[in-house]
Amino acid sequence: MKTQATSQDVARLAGVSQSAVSRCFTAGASVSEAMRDKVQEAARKLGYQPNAHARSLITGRSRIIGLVLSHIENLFYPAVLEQLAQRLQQDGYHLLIFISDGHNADDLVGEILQYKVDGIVLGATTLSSALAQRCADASIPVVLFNRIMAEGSAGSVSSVRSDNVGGGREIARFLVAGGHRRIAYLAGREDSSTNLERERGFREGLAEAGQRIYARAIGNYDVLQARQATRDLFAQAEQRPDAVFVASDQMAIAVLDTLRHELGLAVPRQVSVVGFDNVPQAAWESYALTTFEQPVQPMVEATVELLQSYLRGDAMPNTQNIVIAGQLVLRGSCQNRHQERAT
Amino acid sequence: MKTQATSQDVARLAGVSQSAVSRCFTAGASVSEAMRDKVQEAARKLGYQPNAHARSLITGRSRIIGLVLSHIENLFYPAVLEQLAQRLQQDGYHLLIFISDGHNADDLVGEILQYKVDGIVLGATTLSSALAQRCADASIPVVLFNRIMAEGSAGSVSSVRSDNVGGGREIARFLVAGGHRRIAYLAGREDSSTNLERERGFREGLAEAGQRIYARAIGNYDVLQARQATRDLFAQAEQRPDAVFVASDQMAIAVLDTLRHELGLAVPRQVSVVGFDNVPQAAWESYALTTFEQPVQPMVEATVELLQSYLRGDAMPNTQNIVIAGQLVLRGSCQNRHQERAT
DNA sequence: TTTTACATTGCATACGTATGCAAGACAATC
DNA sequence: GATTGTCTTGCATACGTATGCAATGTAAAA
Repeated sequence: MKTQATSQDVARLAGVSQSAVSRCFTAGASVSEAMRDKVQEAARKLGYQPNAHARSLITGRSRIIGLVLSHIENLFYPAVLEQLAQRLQQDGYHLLIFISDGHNADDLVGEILQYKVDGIVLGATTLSSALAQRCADASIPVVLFNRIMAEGSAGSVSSVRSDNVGGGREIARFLVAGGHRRIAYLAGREDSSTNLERERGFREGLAEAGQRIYARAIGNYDVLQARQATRDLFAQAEQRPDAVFVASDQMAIAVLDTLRHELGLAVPRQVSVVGFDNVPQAAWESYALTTFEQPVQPMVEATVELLQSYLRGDAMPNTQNIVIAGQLVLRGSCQNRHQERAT
Repeated sequence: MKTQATSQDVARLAGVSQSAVSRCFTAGASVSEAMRDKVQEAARKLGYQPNAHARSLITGRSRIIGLVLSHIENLFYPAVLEQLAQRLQQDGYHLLIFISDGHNADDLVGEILQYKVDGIVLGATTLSSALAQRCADASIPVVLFNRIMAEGSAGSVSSVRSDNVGGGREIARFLVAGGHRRIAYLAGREDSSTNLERERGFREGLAEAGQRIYARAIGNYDVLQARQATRDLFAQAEQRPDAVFVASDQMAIAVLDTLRHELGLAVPRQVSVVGFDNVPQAAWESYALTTFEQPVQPMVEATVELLQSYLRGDAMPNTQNIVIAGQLVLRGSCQNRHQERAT
């Protein structure tokens, strides 16, 4: 049970000062060739690795980014986590994971602050304002991922999200152009910014064509609730919706299964279904879900850029809300009703 | 841009010593009622949170667990990550994420050691032995998750995995009992312990009934390769397999799609398909995949137990390989061929 | 040769906390 | 009242590193 080697140990073995060792492990420090060789040799022998905690105590930066997630039920997040971790790792940063279950907001904020993280990426809705204020006090940059602050909140925080409004609008136009006349909406969590924006864009798009949402139900981004909502929407056989826009792919897939296997409806022949996110599973042939893509990589890139400009201390507007353009991905879950009638 | 409050600041404001502040934030320390009140009041005013790095410098524990992952293509890992993070959080630990792409093994090990993590959970195959040795040197406990060391490796490391051999055997028995006579195997990565064990059990189970693997192809736990392997297995229409055991659900789902939508074969009527893992998607009605469950929660629990017993310094056998029992989950992707012939 | 500039190194200190030690306060016991 | 014990508190130090400062050595310029 030996303890790990320190820079002192390396210095002693190499016959130099501790400062010299430190400089050999600090980029851009002034060190001679000979010194570097001696030190690296000794460090290798002892298996020395600098202590990140001691280092962060001096430099004031931990090279740790806190990532706050709720339950990762949403299939969109695994890819985000992986790409974000990988991208930050390239720059020498690492993700420290915090799971928020909605009840532990205060404790969680405290814990995050203890680690003196260099920044926070917030993928959980719940504790936005509380966290934002305390982090502002501690001058820790926060980026909201795939969400924005509720209006009227105290602090102002930067955010990265996809073009939810535009996506909703484009989906509406697409369904209208496809000849649908009874278009339903299956909402996510009604207090979430993603749902609000997608629904707003969707309504706008319908309004352009003089249409309105024909029927509406709430799934709360939850699979079971989405299934129940589907039953409700398609309860009466007469005049049932001929298309439904579901606020997330996760729910849309549940809707597809419910329609086909429980209600015995044919998709897309009897009903068209559109989702939002373009999760990997939407491409699976059994679903072939038409959906609006949230491009993970650009969103991650923007998040990292935002964090780093804070860390560099760039002069920046207090808050920056970045919107990443997405695009409609056409697959087999929708049908053109004009053609249907024609043939 | 004010800096965060320290225990000194709190001490000054409360009119006590820094030691007293420290004791108020250390569980089990001797502090009077009055002192605690004074300090907590001052701490609250200043928004003080103890500095985890300074603390870990003294105590020698960081309360950080390193989690090493490869690309999280496997649908099994999101749930693992979430549950592990949540479980550790309950005990005041947090996960620091490291992504291994197979090429950066050495750098990665170095980085992990810099953070002086209290333990490592290894969910990536590649860097097992290198990492194991260096962590043993640094006396950091390592737990292999869902894998074991290749035989003949230098260090010996504890592991938690499901009963891959038993699962493979049970699947073989199930398929045989279902009247299948031409049973194929679609392998994962051939050098992975999961694939080796599942295949071994599978062969044993077939052998009990005097059968052998009828046809075999390799998917390397990759979706595209699994699709190609499926084409290969079912190339000739005559005497094609009447069942296939696929080494992971991820691949099995790709196989299902390929069989149904590309090769036009009916599952389960013409071919039975069995997977391994019981990922959430296996339960989706469009797939209804029969599979062998790897129970995430017990595996996570065992992992945490293992880590904590190391951290407590319990006397323990040098290495401990824990196997968690799983069970076959029957769904619609298999058919009983006896009944088929009878009817 | 003398002066100037620059590169390299060591010394000392600071980062923010935990903890052993001794001193003080106070109650309980004889 | 003297003694013992327990509880609480402050003092001082250590954890492992980065960095300003001064000292040294060396090359370039005069």
